[in-house]
Amino acid sequence: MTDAAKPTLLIVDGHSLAYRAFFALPVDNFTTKDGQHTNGVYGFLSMFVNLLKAEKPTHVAVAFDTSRQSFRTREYAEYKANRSESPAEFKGQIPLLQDCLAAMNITVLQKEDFEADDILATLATEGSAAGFEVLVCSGDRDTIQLVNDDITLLYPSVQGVSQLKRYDPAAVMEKYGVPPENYPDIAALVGETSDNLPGVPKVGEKTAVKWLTQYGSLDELLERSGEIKGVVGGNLRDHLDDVRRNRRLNRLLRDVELPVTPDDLAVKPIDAQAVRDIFARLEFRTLLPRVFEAAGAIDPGPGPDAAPAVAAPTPAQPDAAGLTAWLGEAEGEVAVTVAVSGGLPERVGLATADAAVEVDWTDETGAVLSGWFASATPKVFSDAKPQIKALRRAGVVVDALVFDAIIAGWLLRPSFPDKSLADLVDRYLGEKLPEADPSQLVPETEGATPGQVAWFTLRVADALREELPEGVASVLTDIELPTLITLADMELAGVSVSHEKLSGFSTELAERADAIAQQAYATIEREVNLGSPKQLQEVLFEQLQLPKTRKTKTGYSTDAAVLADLQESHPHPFLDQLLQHREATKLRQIIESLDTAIAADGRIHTTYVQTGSQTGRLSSTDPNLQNIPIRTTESRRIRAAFQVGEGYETLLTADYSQIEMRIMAHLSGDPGLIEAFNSGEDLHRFVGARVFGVTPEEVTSAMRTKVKAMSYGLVYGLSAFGLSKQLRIEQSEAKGLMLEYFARFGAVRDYLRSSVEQAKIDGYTETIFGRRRPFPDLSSPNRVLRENAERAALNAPIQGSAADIMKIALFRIHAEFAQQQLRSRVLLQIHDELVVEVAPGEWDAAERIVRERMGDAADLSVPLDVQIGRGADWDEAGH
DNA sequence: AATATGACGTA
DNA sequence: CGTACGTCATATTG
Repeated sequence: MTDAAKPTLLIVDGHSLAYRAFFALPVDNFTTKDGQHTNGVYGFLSMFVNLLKAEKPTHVAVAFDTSRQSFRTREYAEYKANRSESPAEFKGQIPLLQDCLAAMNITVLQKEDFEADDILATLATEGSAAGFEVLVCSGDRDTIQLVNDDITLLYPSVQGVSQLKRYDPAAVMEKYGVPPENYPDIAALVGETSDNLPGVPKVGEKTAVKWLTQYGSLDELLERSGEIKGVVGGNLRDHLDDVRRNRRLNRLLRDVELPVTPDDLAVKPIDAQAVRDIFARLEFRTLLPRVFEAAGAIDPGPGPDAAPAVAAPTPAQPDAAGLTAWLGEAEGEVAVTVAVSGGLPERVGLATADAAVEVDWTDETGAVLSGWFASATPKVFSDAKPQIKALRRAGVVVDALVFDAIIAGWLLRPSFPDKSLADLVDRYLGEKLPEADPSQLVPETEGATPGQVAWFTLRVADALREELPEGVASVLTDIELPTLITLADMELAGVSVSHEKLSGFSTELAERADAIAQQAYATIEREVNLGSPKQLQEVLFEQLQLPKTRKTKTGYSTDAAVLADLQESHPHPFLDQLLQHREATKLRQIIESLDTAIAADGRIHTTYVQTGSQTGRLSSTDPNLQNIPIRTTESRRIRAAFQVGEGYETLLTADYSQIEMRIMAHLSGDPGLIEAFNSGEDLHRFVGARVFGVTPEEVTSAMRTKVKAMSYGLVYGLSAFGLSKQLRIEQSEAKGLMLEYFARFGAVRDYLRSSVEQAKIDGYTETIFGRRRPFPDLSSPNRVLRENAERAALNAPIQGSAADIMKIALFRIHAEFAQQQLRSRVLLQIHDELVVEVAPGEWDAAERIVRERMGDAADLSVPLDVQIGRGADWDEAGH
């Protein structure tokens, strides 16, 4: 835990890190068109930007060596003399890097006769004395001696500059067996080849640590070196002077005279234009936004073209009484921005059309706001969910959420969702959010203060409302916003997952994957990376001479379907081994990622991305809990790890059966399909009987499989080609099947055709509830684009309506649980399935609510069938 | 280091 | 030549 109140001083050894970056990145790929190499600069800045973002230092400096000459070379001419001349490609990069840092307004330090590490040591010592939390970032091991309770070393790992290992005193102790201040003693004994400092022959870290522990100090050890027996004892006595010299040279100077003190290193705003200029010269493109982001600045764009920033009102900062008064007088909608820190509200900004205020979240203001949030005053947010979660953690209930700008933006343009308020301000107001307060490296909000952000939110909301068609507006109000509140609670609740069940299985799978890999290597008589499609292509199509398969962008496919095909036409043991290996490693990966996602409360808290799809579905990330395996016996063991949590009685799963087919029956009005669903007969048996002209009892399983594939395929715009492929039947048979199907269920075909036609006219599709999705490509002259758009347009109203229905059921269940004061709660949504954690004694009530609210979420011309399962874990409760 | 790709898990 | 997603490992690119 870092002490938030302490300023953080970050000091970096520019030379050593740029040098590492230089070797980590291929120089060929980092060359400007006039031949300047930039890999060291790029690598350094990339790492540096990540560092700023992750550590949020308040004070920063980068130190460089001046030359190879220093007081150390004067004392010992051979110091670092073995180092080969640094490559010419690298040398020129240091001044460029320094130019970049200057543009970023980062203090660059170097001093004749001293090494960068001495500057680091001096600043670290001064900073620590001045009450800073100090972070030293260097690739030189000598800096380990600086580590103490206030000074942490960030040391690049072997992999490269991306991974920095944190050394605090405990980490040093663990790695080297001595406290940081004694590390130079070890180094002196062992020697440092890279510095051309020979140590005692035959003495490595182990021996050095042993001696030091035994004798207590280096001086004592050297004093009593006579006591040490054997060859190493002799070696030590022969090299006493070397050791003393090493120790003198590896001691970093902590009192170098510098033109600055740590206080002078406070982070300053970057010079945006200068950064843009030099990055343009170095041809860095992707780095630019990262630098701006890390610096807490919004890229204002290329000067003259940039829209003028509209001055936001300076928010007043009332006390609790003033806040109460302000809220009492506020009329109409109020925009709200909650700055969140550590998951809790930190500062709240509020805005009406002509005024803004902001307050820190304290006991007093929190009490006032708590009452206000629960009031009926209409509230407007931008990206409300994380803010509402923070408020919930603080025990606050939010009522009357009437608008979320991010969600509204997504409803208008689901294919290019604007990710931030800044995007929306840009698009719908043609303005830029004001630049961030430069004293904050990464501000909580969009670069403006919470009150200003709220003010922009309100204006953007007005602009968005202008654009929203009535039907889409009601999707926002009646579906998305109640869903948002529900999702916040689901994410906070999380789902209990057993680490014990997962970890044993993971080991088992790792061993199995290993064994299969060994067999596979034996089969092909060499070792390849089975996870590399590229290497597999070599094995399959060159070594084994198997026939070439489906083309991909970079070669030929090796996916599971292709391998299964190959196995049939050209059986080979390797194919099966590969498939088995894939299965085992895939499962293991999933288990690993789940395991690491288990929070301290023993539960996994996914994040639902409400704007994550183009159809209206949710998506789930960090981790994705909507793609937990289910198909194989093996994978069901993963589901079994999802279990009922403590204090609860059982899990309930509820899923819609064939909801998309039912929606298609409703939308098409096809009498046959409607009858199928109303008959109570198994859908595919009923349809099979019609298609094949037999009685339902006469439908064989082969027939059922075929019509089932056909029915599901319809929803996706399946072709005869695709159907034949999937069912492994002749294309002519597939075509016949489709003809027969449509002959019996003609309205389905008519509906699908006309819905795409209508979409071509309107330019968008619409769900039952009025959610729209634009399809500009429907009129594209490019056939591939157009036909892709046609299939997506065919699917969108169906998948989208199903998503709408599930959302409606979801928030109604959530509301009714609360209204009935049940403790039971919905945990997960997997598109057509819900997972509910049922509290003791509440099964009957919960089951009834889930069944009823899912069943009556929409009034279709066919019933919505809901399957309910019950069990102690997800596998048991599933069906 | 970031991005693209192939593969594969779900509905 | 079947829709909608997210994640992983590997390969490629800047």
